[in-house]
Amino acid sequence: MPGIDEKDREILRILRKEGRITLTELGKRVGLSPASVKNRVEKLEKLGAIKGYSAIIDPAFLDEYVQAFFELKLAIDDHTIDPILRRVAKLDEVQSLYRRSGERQILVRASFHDTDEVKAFAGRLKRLFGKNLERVEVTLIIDTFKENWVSCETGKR
Amino acid sequence: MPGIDEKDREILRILRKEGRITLTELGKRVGLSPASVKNRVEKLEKLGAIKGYSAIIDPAFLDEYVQAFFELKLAIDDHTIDPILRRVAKLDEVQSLYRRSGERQILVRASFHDTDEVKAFAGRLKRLFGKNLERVEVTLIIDTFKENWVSCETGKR
DNA sequence: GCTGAAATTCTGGAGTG
DNA sequence: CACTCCAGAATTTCAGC
Repeated sequence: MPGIDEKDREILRILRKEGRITLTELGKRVGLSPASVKNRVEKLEKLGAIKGYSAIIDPAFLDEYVQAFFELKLAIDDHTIDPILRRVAKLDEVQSLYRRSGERQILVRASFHDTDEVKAFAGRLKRLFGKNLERVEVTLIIDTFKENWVSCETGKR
Repeated sequence: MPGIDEKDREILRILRKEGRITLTELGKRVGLSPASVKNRVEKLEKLGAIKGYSAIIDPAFLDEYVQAFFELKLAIDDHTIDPILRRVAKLDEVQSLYRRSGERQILVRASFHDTDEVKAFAGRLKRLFGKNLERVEVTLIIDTFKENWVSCETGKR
């Protein structure tokens, strides 16, 4: 990675686990003044190294009692479906969306209030992908032990 | 959820997408003074509604060019393996770890510098779970479109 | 990348309904 | 009891070096 030094990487590694750390404390950790850290963080945001910041929330407190993975097997395996994927990514229920190797190329993680919503969402996926969608496998999340480098302690939700 | 009102849920929904928002701005959005928001956020952290805060980082900037899902089929399906799962969750390479329904009960997402590390990690998993581990399926992440409610724009990394 | 000063935010206590 | 207000502390921010 050009233009990125070890201090930038330190900053990224810290922010990944402590997204709300102050610039002052971050400066102390990496050995820079608050102003310099700010410049670096702004650079990293501009470069796209930092996509955003997120709190790790227990979905139960938002009455989202059902979380599920949707594994999609698509007929097409190229970038022609990217526009559809971006549309799916924008949906409010969708927490994460990945393209990966293997048969079930698309993995979606989403949160719902109840199982009816899961069914409705699966239907929405079928409509959005149309005949490109060969198969959908749904699995329900039972425990979350770690999410985005943040430990979820007991794993109970 | 007892003791949680609509304003708390608003706060959680906003923090999920904007983890680094100031308490002042958060207060404006939900119609409360900064001090009140602070009290509520502290309450939500204490209750475990907020597990932590995380920046969404493009792994390439940390020279983590290989990201993978590990889907584990375990011989045992109860909570006796929870201690092992917690040990796996603590590993530095592990970004997320879930227990879910279906045959491949455990899903791990992890980041690596190269494919050798992937192989080494798979070996480590086998050692940790021992004879409880029936099968490991590894898939490589090609694109990340959304991560923890944060859009990753182009999906390119 | 640092310094220093100004603007903003944070924070804890006292006061209000 | 949760909220607001307010003042002091800390942080952020921006200028100039």
